Amino acid sequence: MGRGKIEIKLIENPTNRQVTYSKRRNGIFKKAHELSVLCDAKVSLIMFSKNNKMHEYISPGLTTKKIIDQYQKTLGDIDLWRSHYEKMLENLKKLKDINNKLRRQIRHRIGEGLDLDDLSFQQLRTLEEDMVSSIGKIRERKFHVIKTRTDTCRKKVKSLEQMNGNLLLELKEKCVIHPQFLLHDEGDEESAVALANGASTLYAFCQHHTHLNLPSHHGQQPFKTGDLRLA
Amino acid sequence: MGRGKIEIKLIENPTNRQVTYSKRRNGIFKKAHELSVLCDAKVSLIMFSKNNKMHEYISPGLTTKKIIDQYQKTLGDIDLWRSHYEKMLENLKKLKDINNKLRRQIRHRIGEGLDLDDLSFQQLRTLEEDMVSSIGKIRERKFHVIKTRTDTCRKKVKSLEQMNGNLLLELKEKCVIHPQFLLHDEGDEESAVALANGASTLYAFCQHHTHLNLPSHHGQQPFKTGDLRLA
DNA sequence: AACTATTTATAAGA
DNA sequence: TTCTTATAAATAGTT
Repeated sequence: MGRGKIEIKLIENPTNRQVTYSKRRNGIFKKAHELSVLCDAKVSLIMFSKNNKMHEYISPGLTTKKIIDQYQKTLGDIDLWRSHYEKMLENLKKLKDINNKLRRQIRHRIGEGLDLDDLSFQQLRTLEEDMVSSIGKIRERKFHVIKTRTDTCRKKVKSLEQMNGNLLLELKEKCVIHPQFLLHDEGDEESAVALANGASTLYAFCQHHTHLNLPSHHGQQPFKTGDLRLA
Repeated sequence: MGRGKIEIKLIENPTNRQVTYSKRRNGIFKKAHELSVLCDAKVSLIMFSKNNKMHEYISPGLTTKKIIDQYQKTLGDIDLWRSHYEKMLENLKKLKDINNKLRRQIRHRIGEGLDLDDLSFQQLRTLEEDMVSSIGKIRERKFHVIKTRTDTCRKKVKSLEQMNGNLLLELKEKCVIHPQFLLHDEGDEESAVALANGASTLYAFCQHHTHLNLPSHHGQQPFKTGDLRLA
């Protein structure tokens, strides 16, 4: 803005440079002041000319010291926040690493070909032993569950047979009083059907109960390869 | 500069203020950068908006810390100079105090009414004794000077009388050789006049000599009230 | 330091 | 926030 346009690069002529410095310094100080007043901003403007002469502008009612203090406090806060942020990033990275290792282990245990290629014989042997021991434990648990389940069923069946017997006795007594309700020798068949239905219902109950209290596979699906791609 | 001219005072509307802050902040940062480049100046521009959001510009290749360090060093130097200056001011004040006391003392010794009103009886007695003793010394010196001066005069007179006598004898001898120059009994009178002139000349010489070597009052005038008003 | 032809910044409006 | 544009302000080159 002036008689001609100038390129923004060092003015080589020292006199021109000095003149431009003076003029633009005044301009920028004026603008700094206007900004301070118009927007109620705190402005600190410090400059050193090429020959190290200092000039400063500071918003009215402030001191450069105050601004510098606030600046350093802000920087300090930024640093604090940044270090906090960086720790978080670090944690995140560690967790991702662990995650990846776990996934690899899982793929090994699934027996995924490409991943098993990475393992030495010894590692494979160890993995195998691990797997065998794991299978043993799984089976143990499985048998335990089946045993518990069948025991419970047996108990329920017994209790229901008892109940059923009682009901039959009660029914016979009623037939003595009101003979019109007496059936011709079909009682045993009906009782068998009732037993079967009762047992079936009990089994359903047991299944439901088991699903609530034993480890469930819903939402975990531990050995499904597809889910391993997620972060 | 814009669609309309605005007064430089706080923009009350917060939205407008924020917009203006953003625009002008960019403008001032641009100008700061141009100044840095055009004039190879070191510029630090820190600002906090009304809601304490910080923004800063710093010349390329510098850090705000560097500028602040240089700023504080410069201030330190200014402080050093200022403390020096303040010591000078202190000295000046002390000297002025002494100056005033001395002037007061002088006015006392002059016997200036208003100043004597400040003195107690004892102080006045002491002052009086001082003055008496001072007068004694002054007189002593005066007599010494007069004595010296008169002694010198006497010696000079003697020497001149001698010279005069010799000249008379010489003259008489000349008259014996050239009787036409002989005067009728007026020799004693002429010799008396010569003696008088010679003595006067000698006195003038002594005065001149005294003025050069004894304490002179030119430029000091110690007891002239008028000059005491000057700093 | 003053002047002035230009360039640049920006206030208001969209 | 961003763009546009009429206008105010800054300033480069000159005196």
